[in-house]
Order: sequence, then structure tokens, then C-alpha cells
Amino acid sequence: MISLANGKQNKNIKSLTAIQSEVQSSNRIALSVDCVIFGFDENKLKVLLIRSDLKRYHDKWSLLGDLVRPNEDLDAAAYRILKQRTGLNDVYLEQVHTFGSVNRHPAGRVVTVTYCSLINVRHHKLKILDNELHWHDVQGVTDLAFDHQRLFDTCYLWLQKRIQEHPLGFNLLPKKFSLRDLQNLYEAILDTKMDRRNFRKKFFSMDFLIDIEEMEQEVPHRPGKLYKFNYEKYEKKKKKWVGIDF
Amino acid sequence: MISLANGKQNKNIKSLTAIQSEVQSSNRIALSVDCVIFGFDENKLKVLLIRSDLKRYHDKWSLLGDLVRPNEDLDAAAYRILKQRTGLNDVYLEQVHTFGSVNRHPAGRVVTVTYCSLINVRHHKLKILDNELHWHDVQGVTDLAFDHQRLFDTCYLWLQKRIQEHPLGFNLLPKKFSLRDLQNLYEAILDTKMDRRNFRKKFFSMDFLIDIEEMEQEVPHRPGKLYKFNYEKYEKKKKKWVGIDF
DNA sequence: ATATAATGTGTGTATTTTACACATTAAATT
DNA sequence: AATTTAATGTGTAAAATACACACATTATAT
Repeated sequence: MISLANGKQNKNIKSLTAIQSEVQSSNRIALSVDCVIFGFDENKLKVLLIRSDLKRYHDKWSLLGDLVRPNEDLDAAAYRILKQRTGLNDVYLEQVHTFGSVNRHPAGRVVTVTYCSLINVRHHKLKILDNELHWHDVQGVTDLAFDHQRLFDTCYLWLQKRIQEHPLGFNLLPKKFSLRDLQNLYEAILDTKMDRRNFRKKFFSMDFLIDIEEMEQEVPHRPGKLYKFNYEKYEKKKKKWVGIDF
Repeated sequence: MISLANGKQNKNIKSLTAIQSEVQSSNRIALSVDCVIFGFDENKLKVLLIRSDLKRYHDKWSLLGDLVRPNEDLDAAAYRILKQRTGLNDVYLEQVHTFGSVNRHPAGRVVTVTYCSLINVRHHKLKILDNELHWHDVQGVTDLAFDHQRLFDTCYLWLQKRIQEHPLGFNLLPKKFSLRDLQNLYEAILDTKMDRRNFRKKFFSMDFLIDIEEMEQEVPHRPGKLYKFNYEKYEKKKKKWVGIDF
């Protein structure tokens, strides 16, 4: 019994070169990144989609993705795709889930890692030149190419959950915003209506809003105060959060 | 401008064979799965580790992992590793995060997908024959091989968060358990102390516990009632949960 | 001037969380 | 056999949080 165990032990020890050959052998797999890029405009949550670059799917929309390069960090690949498609560097980006069914892609075995990104549509609208790239209302996203519908659904659910734990939403708004803007955003993402007064109280109590002493301009009603998000305070506070809060 | 856009359009349309050649070209990457297998014994949270199978790391412990095979679903790879190491089929398993730094593994580029698994130590203890495989107190896990410490830390934090949103803990307990057992588990995972009476109320209010009309045996104090977990009720209820609850 | 449609502020109620008191039960001790 | 000990099992009051809704304020439009 013991000798069996010891036999196993020794058999399991491998040299570095042995493992290197395993790693370089034929069991390598194509790896891609697909980005679900959310934006917010006209009080609706949007997602950036492109026409499938594959002929047989050309009547369908798909997420923005590309193969990961052999010498490229996974996160770097996500940032590269975002940069290539939107011209953006400094944006919110987070990994969500990896999909690895053998037959998920028609071109062969491709494992894909999904990333969610939140960007401000107004700031970056102009950099999108490609006609085949469009913002879509998330509500109307129903039949994407490949398994992208499943990827999208996973990321959208992830966003809905995540935004209730961390105030990510600010990445979707302009620097200056009113409380109504903020509430519209939350209502769009969570697909609900909220009480205006309680929403206000909730956000003020979190103490992440800075009153910049400016008012809305040219609105057809009483103008609201404008605020900006206190990123510093958030960074300090978020470490203390444990479990179920916010 | 339009013609430029159209030019881009057409250029982006690819035939299936064109993509197939990309997928099969040299930019494929070795993909592995690493399992963080949690157990619970002697009122302590444990994790299953093995001595590194690589000589130069042989004084260190590592997670249980293996390369994903070209014709193997990602989830299937995780179940295979679990089966190989513990003899288990029917266990809780969930994907956590994918790590893809270029230089994370000494044998070359290996992107790894981490999975968390929760298993009942008592039920499966006997199937582990390999001497180099051991349960470790999570508190003492400090210096794993490769980047496995980072992988482990991520998964442990994930578990702490996840168990506050879903009652996963039952996968770590025997079928019959007392409320004290359950509380000990939660205290071990979250590394806190809780009030016994409020903990009891919280769980009863969730209504997932079935009183099996049995008592603890051979305990040196008043015996507590034994319960089992109502998986059916949980499966029905969990779909209704939105956001912050439990 | 007045109506309209927002913002900004407050208040009371219901629900949930937290802290803690006390009775009960079985084993161990005297 | 009575008493001590160390748990379990139940309840209750206060504090914090969430929820529902009233009312005054301020700009534009009529």
C-alpha cells in the first residue's frame, strides 16, 4: 500500500522539459476574448455590436472579439480589442466568464473569455467610423451570431448584479450628471422603476457624490444640481465592504 | 467616407475557411483547469493540495490541475480532474476566474481556468490514496507553487462572497447535521463569530431546513436536533432571488 | 399671472438586523 | 440522588434600514 503510494509519488514528479513538451504539444487550443461593451444614451442601456465577420452569419450581429495572441496577456487582449473598436484606453473592464464547449464555434475549437466594459457613449461616439458597428438597445438584443446570445445574457445578468454591489454605473455617465440622470441609468440597467426620493437618499448616504455647485442648463423645468463621482472615497471605502451591502 | 466604411465592411467579411485557418494557426495556447477543492473537517475549512509535480517546485504545494484536451468541454475537464483526484462525480463545481498572464507558468504560455469545488470530506476521505495529496487548513495556505497562491486567494474570496448569497455550504456537510455544525461551517468559511440565536433565526426563516426528528448522539451535553437540507425548495426559490438577498 | 413639471426635503410606518435574557435538557460531578 | 455544567431551544426589545408618501420650491411654458 505504501509502496504503491510512493510509486505514484515518483511517477508524478516531472522535469520542466517534460511539462514544456506537454504544453507545446498538439493539445493547444485557440483562445479568444469577446467584449460586451455597454453604453448609456437617450436613457437607454446600449451594447456595442458588429455584424458577424463570418459570411454564413452575416445577417446577424455579434460581440466584439478576437483571438488572443501567444505573447499577449489575457487582460491586454481585452484592452486591445476595446482600443481597436472604440479608440479607448482608460475604461472600465472586467472579466466575467469563460465559455469552453467544444462545439461552440463553427470554425473549430475556440475557448472564449468574456469581458464586460462600461463606456460613456457621448465621449467616444465620434471615434467609431465603421458602419457595421452599432449601438443597440439591450432590450432588442435577441438573436446574436454563434453562441453570443448566451455570452451576452451572462454578461448582462452579471452587470445587473454587479451594479448593486459596486457603483460601476458612473463609468457610463458624463463627468457631470444630475441625480435624475443617475436614476435613469439604474432604472435602465435593472429594468425597474424606483422611488425618486428614496433613490436620492440612498446615494447621498453612500457619500460618493460631490456637489459641484452647478445646475443643469436648458432643461424645460426646474434645473437639478450637478454632481461628480468621488472615485477616491469609493476606492478607500470599497475595501471595507464585506458581503451583502450597498 | 461612406466608401471607406464600405471598404472596411467588405474587408471584414471572412469565409469560414479563412477563420478556420486562423483558429488552427500557430496562435493556439495551452489551456489548463485548476481546481480549488474545499472540504470541512474538525470544524475547519480545508483545501485539497498536492505536491507540485514539477521538480523545481517540489517543496511546495499546488492546486489540482491538468491541461484541457482538444476535444473536451471546459467544465468536463474540471469534472475529470476532480474525478481523477478524489473519485467523485456528483459534487458542487463552479467556474471562478481565468488567469492569463503570459509568464504565469514556467513551462510556457498556459492560460488556466479556476474552478471551485465543495465536497464532504467524510464521505470521500477513503478514496484518496496518493500520499502526496492532502487536506490543508485554509488558514495555513501561504506559499503555493507557481501563481497558485493568487488563484487560491481569488477562489477563497469568491467562496466567502458566494456563500452569503447562496447556501452552498450544505455541500460541505454530511446529510444530517445540527445547527451548531452549520454555524461552525459558516464561521470557518467567513472567519468570524456569529450570534447563535440570530444565526438560527436567519436559517429557519429561509425555510430550507427539514427537521428529520433525530437528535445528536453521544455528545457531552444536551443533544441538538438534526436537520437535512431541502434542495428542492432551494432550487425553486433561488430563481426568484434578485440582487442582494439570502 | 397662472399652470405645469420637474427638483429638493421631510416624516411616519414597516421590515430587518442586532443584542441579549431565560428556560430546557442531557451528561458529568459531587 | 442531588447538583453543577454546558450546551440547545425560544423569546423580546431596541436599533438600523427600507419603503411609501406629502409638501414646498423653482424653473419653463402658456
